[in-house]
Amino acid sequence: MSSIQPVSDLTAHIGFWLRMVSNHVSHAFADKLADKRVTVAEWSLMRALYGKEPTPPSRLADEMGMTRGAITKLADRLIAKSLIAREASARDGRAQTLTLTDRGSNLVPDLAALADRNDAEFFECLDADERKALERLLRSLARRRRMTAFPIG
Amino acid sequence: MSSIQPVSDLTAHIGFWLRMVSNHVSHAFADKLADKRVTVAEWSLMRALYGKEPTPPSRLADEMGMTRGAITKLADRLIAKSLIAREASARDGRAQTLTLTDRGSNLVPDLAALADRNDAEFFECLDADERKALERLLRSLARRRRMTAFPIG
DNA sequence: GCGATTTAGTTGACTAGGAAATCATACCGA
DNA sequence: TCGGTATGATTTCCTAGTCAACTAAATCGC
Repeated sequence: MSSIQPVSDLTAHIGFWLRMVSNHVSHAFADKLADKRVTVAEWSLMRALYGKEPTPPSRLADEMGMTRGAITKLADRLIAKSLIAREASARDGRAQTLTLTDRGSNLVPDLAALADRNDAEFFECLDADERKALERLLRSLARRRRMTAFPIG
Repeated sequence: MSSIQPVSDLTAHIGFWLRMVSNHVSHAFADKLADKRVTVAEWSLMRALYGKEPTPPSRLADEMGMTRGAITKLADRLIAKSLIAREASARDGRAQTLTLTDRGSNLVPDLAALADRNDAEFFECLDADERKALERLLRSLARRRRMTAFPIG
């Protein structure tokens, strides 16, 4: 009853390699951020706030592809670290806005430098043409499949 | 004290696009698997067991890039669904082995077909040459950076 | 201008994984 | 052969998300 039929090799799928490489890049970045006591999600939220007007959590949720509940908790953690602040909106009694504190704002360029370095280091084993080709293919996929939300999950 | 310096755009990083696309592929696959009441991690473990001798959890942990604790719990869930079975090793009193049940074994080809379909559908917006190029670049990265563990996390 | 509905945000229950402590068994060395 | 150490697996505690229920405020329709 359980005859073993040949099934396709996992490594035959582009998605397999995509996930493999993506996980490694993210992990390498997470390690770098850990030195600064920041997670990837925290960095992502801070980056989204950098140089912007006070922003409602709902907007961040959309941009980051997370639920509002997740943003609430993520914001709580960043507030506990004094990296962002939450304020009630003047116009809408339901609404809140989030902004970077001075401390948070000062940290963003450092973290951005880590992000730059991580990307450069990880992909340096490809030559410039290969990197261009890879980026072009990925951007093309993202556009053709109409991907919008930022990739956190 | 918090002057806004220009920091590089997130979308300038290849890693950004990689994560974006990878998350979308995985999500699409998770949706397909959900119809069969199986998660991606569960599929991955079942696939690793398919057509193999009874396998110790430690080996699966290495292959799948997860901790042993995670495999224990994942296995518990699959056992609860009667898709795999756990047996004590005869030779080593500490060791366990996992195998697919008949039910699990019969399900694998169906799930493999979903995996094939997911990959085909997702990347069909690229032409054959582009797909080849993308796969080549990803494999090349994985090899040059010596990635071994299967990509689950 | 007031009740019904919608919207913004938070909270609680749950899921899934990692890290470290723990337990049992195996192995190694004097 | 027995004490110390190493190893396989599980368990516990913690983190970080989702989903759904909930609260409060705004808006819409009559």
